[in-house]
Amino acid sequence: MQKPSLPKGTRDFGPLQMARRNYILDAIKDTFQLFGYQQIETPSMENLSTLTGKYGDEGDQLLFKILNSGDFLKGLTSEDLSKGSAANLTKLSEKGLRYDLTVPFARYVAMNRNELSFPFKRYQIQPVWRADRPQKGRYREFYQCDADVVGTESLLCEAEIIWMIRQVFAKLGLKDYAIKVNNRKILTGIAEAIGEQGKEGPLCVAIDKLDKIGWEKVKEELLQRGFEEASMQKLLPLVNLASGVKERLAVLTQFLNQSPVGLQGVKELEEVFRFLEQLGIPLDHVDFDPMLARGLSYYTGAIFEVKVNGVSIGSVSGGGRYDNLTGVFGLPGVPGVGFSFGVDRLYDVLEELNLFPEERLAGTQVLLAHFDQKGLEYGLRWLTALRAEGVRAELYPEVSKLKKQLEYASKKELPFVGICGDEEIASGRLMVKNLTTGEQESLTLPEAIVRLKK
RNA sequence: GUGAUUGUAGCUCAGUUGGUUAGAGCGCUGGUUUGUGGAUCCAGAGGUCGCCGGUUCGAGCCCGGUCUUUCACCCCA
Repeated sequence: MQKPSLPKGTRDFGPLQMARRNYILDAIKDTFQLFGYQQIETPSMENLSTLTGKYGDEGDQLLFKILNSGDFLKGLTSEDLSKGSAANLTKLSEKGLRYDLTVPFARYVAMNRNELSFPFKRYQIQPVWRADRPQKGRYREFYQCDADVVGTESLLCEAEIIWMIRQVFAKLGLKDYAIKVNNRKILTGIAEAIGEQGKEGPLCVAIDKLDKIGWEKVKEELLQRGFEEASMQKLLPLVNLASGVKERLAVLTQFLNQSPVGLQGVKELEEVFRFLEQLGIPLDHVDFDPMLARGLSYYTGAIFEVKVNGVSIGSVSGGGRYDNLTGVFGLPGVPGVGFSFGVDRLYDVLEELNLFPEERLAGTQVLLAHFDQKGLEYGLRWLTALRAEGVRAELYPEVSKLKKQLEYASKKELPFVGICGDEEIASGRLMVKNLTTGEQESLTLPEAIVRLKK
């Protein structure tokens, strides 16, 4: 016998977990559909050439590669082998598991350019895989729920993303959260304004830790990364930033007055907020953070990140605008903006905050119990009749003690048991027992249907 | 990838400086009850102490390796 086990960083989902996951997924799906997004799916595996080089060196390391079928060592000489696995990767593996949903989507758009009508709004809910080291809120297999709209530069899309996030969080009962918003152009502008052009990457990595380690430590880190003392002094107005979206935009307009790019970023953000105002969407929960940076490699406009306050989980949603999604696949000039919910993290958050609804699993409504073969056969007739009326019913499938059948129903938290004994057979009725109250009464079929239908 | 950490029954965990036959609670199975679950009581089943190797007269305990768990960093959902 072998001991059963699961690969590192993967999980099973039991009935309760699935019910809860579906509760989250339904909230997300309903919202995506309400906003006109259409669902697509792509294969779990992609050609490795589609995936590599899209996520940086670190990302390539985290790709799960699939060994070629058949004799995967065929054609390799011992000389090849001595060069190590990296040198032979292209010969050993030509497929990999998808790392996110954005790159497969880009591939899909490029391949279906002639069939799609732009702007194209799609959503996609599928697992992705990363050969990361698992820890809290981090798994090697997890679901992403992406919504993207490609083929338009309209900032209405950005406004709608904020709207959708608000909608989903409201559905899930989450009240204390922050939608952090920024614009990549503002980051570029800030680097310009302090005289460190092109260094927004390291700048943000360091500044991002401001809350955690404080300004002094951040300065140390910036120094290590080759920033000038004078540049850092210029950052001060941004370190102790006023609160409030409008106030911050004013500060940035001033701060970036020499940087056309930066000002453009501010202007774009202002337009997003103007759209929201016109839509009647309040700006609470929305937080303009000029130092927010994400996936710098491909975002070019708006950047989003959502955090739930008071929980030990990282961001539960994020996204941004990119100018050129499909360029690497030979289709230039397709801009887009998208974002993603992390279901697994939302699950952990809702669990930590105890926000899952108490309601029972949508399981069986009534178990038909019996004492002997005769009762079981009488139960078959009831099973047909009840199911025909849409009552979720099951019949205990073998003859056994009533105690055992009641325990089974009790353990599954079924609300009712219908007892099929000699008395019921004689009267043509069903003894319906309420497992919560313990009360029971003998009912006819129409009476039972009224009682059990839910 | 770097540095820690964890692993004993289905689950949660005890297990003394290395010393006979590895324990508890919960759960499970059966009984107490041949038409009534959750409670009580009784009985029972269930373990290659993650795995491989080493030290020792003797290893759950010590050493090495490996896998796994959790955490921090990096990065990220």
